[in-house]
Amino acid sequence: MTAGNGAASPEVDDTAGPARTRSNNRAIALLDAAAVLFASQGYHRTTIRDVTSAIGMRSGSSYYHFASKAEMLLAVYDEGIRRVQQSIEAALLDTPDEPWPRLEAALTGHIAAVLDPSAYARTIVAVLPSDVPELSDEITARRDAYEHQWRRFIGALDAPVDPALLRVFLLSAANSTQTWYREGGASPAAIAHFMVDLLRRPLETT
Amino acid sequence: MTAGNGAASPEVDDTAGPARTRSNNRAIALLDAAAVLFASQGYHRTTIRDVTSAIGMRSGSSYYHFASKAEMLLAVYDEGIRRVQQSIEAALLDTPDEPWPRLEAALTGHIAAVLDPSAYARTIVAVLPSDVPELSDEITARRDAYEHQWRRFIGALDAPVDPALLRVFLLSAANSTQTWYREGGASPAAIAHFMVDLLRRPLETT
DNA sequence: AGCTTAACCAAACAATCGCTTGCCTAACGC
DNA sequence: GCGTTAGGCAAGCGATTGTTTGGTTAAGCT
Repeated sequence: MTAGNGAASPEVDDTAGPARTRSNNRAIALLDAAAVLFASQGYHRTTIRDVTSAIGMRSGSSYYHFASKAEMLLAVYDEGIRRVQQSIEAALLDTPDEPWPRLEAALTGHIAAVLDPSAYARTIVAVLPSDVPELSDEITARRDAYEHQWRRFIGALDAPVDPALLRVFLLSAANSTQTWYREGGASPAAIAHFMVDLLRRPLETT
Repeated sequence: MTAGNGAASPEVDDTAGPARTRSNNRAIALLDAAAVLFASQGYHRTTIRDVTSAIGMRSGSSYYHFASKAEMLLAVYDEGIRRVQQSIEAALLDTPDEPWPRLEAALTGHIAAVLDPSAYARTIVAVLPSDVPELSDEITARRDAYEHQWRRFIGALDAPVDPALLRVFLLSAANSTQTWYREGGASPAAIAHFMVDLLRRPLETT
C-alpha cells in the first residue's frame, strides 16, 4: 500500500518517475540532489529529508545507500574533485605547452567546474572542513591534494613573487565566481583571461 | 558534573568571575563569545548553549539580552562592519592622497580587521546570507553597503580594467587570508603590498 | 514457479535545538 | 531601610534532527 489514494502518502508523491529496475541505482540521483543542496544551503542547513524528498524518496531509505550524512557528503566531495580535475585537463588539451597559457587554461577549467550547474564542484567551495569536524581531516586532505597540484602551474611561471601567496589569491578569486556570477555573464575563459591579464600587464597609468 | 561534588551545578561552575554589578552589561561578553564561535564554526553549528556556556551563563539568560539567535548574529555583524571601516580609516590616516597608496592602505585595513582575534570582522566573511534565510535581506544589505564603498578606491585608479571584476577579486583574495594566515606570518601591510604589487608590476618574464 | 534480495517505505527513536516560563537574588535609587 | 528591577537560573516545551528497525515489494536468477 505504498501508493494509497484514500489514505495519506504524507511526504512524497510517487505518481511520476521512471520505472524501477533492479539496479537502476538511485544512489546517483541521491548524490545529484545532495550536491545541489549542499552547495546552495551548506551542510548543516541541508537535512537528509531535504535530499531524499527532492528525488521522491523517504528519509530512511538514504541509509541503504550511505551509512551516514557525513559519508554522503564525502561521496559528493570526491566526485566534485574528480570533476574539477577533469575539467582542467579538458581545458589543457588544446593549449600550447607554455606556462602562461597553461595557467590560463587551468583557471578556465577550474572556473567552469565551479560554475557547473551539477554543483558537485561547488560543494567543495561551499563546505569547509570546519563545517564537519568529524570529516575535517578527510576533507582537508582532499582539498590539499587538489591545491597542491596548482604548484606546478604557478611554479612554471618562474615569476619573481611568492608562489604560495599567488596560488591562494588566484584560487580564492576563481572560487569567488560562485558568489557573483549570473547567467549570461562572461564565459569562464573570459574570466580566466581577465585574471591572467591582471598579472601580466601593469595597471599603472601614471 | 562540571564542578559539583555534592549537589549538582549541571552546566556551569560559577566559582570564578568578577563581581556582578548592576549594569556591568554582560551583553558585550555575550557578543564577544558569539563572534568567536560564529566565525570559527559558522552560524548553524554554533548553539546558544555554546555561546552562553563560554562566558559561564545559562542558555535561557541570553534571551534577556537578545530576542533571538538571529538578532544576536545581526549585532555581531553590525559591530564587525563598524570595525572593518574603522580599521580602514585608521590605515588611511597617514597615507598620501594618491589612488594606489590609498588602495593599498584600504586593503591593509581590511586584512587587519579580518585577522583580528576579536573575530567580529571574521564573522562577516564566515557567515553568508544564505546561511540565515530569515536575515538574508538584512545581511545582504550590510554586505552590499560595505562593498559599495570600495568602488571609490578602485574607481580612483582609473585603470583600464572592469572595476567590478577587480573589486570582487581583490576582496575575495583579501578575505582568503582568514583561511591560510598563521600566527607570525606576513603583516597585513605586507600582504596588501604584495597584492597591489601584483597589479602594478608586470609578471611577464619573457 | 519459487526463492533470493536489492531497494524502498512506515514509523518511531533518542538527542538536540531555539526558545519560554516562572522564580530568585542582589544591586541600586529613593 | 525599602521597594524596584536588572540580570540571571532552573526546568521544560515543541519542533526538528540523524538514525534505526522491521516490514513490504518486485526484479531477476535458477
